[in-house]
Amino acid sequence: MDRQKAMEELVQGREFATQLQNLLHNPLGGDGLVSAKDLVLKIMRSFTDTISLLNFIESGEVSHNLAGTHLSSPCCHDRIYEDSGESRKIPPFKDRRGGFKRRKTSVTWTKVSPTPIDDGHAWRKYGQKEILNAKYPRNYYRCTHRDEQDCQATKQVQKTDEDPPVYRTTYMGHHTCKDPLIRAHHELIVDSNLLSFESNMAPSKQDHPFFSSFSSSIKQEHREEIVMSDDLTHYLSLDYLLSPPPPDLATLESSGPTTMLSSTPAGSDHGDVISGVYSCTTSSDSLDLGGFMVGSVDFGDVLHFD
DNA sequence: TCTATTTGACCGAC
DNA sequence: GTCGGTCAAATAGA
Repeated sequence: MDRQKAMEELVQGREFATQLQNLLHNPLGGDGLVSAKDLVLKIMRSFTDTISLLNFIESGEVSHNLAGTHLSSPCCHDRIYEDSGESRKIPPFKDRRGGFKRRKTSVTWTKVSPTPIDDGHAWRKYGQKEILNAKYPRNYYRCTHRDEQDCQATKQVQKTDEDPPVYRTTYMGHHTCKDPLIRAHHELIVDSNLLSFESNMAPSKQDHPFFSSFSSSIKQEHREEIVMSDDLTHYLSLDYLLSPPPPDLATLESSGPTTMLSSTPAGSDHGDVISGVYSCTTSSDSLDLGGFMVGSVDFGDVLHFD
């Protein structure tokens, strides 16, 4: 069932790619960049959702939430209320707090930096907690646009006990909101990606334009440690790809079964992302985008590019 | 007055 | 029973 959904996602993605190809061949035919951008977003989302699905299938954690929620909303499966399709119960009385379930699996990724990260998104603090065996409390933030745009992105920031102390920021879920400040930045990046697409219109399995478009602009200036939790989803996810980078050199690491990606440029505008994707192609461990294997999922079994 | 933060309570997961 | 994530009333600040 989920495998079929993954296939459907891919078919849909391919259709979008075809449309994009036509558009690029005949840029004056449609309404130009706006449509192209739209298509790029759809294609990327299709990849993200498929990877998500396949990873869930492979790990035996086929999520009914994921299957049920639509794939066009990548952050939905991150929702905490995960119990077997049962929606959150209506509080029996007004001040019933904490009605939630702790997440078991979710897309999370962590950044460590010497200073608090300004990722460009608008966050609203909703809690602070003393953590066992931790010197400093953990701060909880959610997207400011959660209520009006149902954006489920959250993050936790904790100062570590290390010397010198660093700030560990754990992101959960992806932004589905349209923050005006972020939007301008996103459009810039999408534009540059379009250019890359155009210059790589002869795809091959080894050098697929989708990924080469990212790796092409890598500058090796700094090195970061990147790890992720459950899957590659957030690296390929639209939000992550389009999120503005932190102003400082930061370290990404994961909290789950790790797949370490290394090497990163801070000089690049979207260095974190690029390095992650780029590293995939050189990692023989579990990420091999050349052969299209991500995490424990071998896309070679299910994907065929012409 | 409106918006954001603080903080104790609540409650599910372990 | 403990821990940690979230809620929401109270409070602070613009």
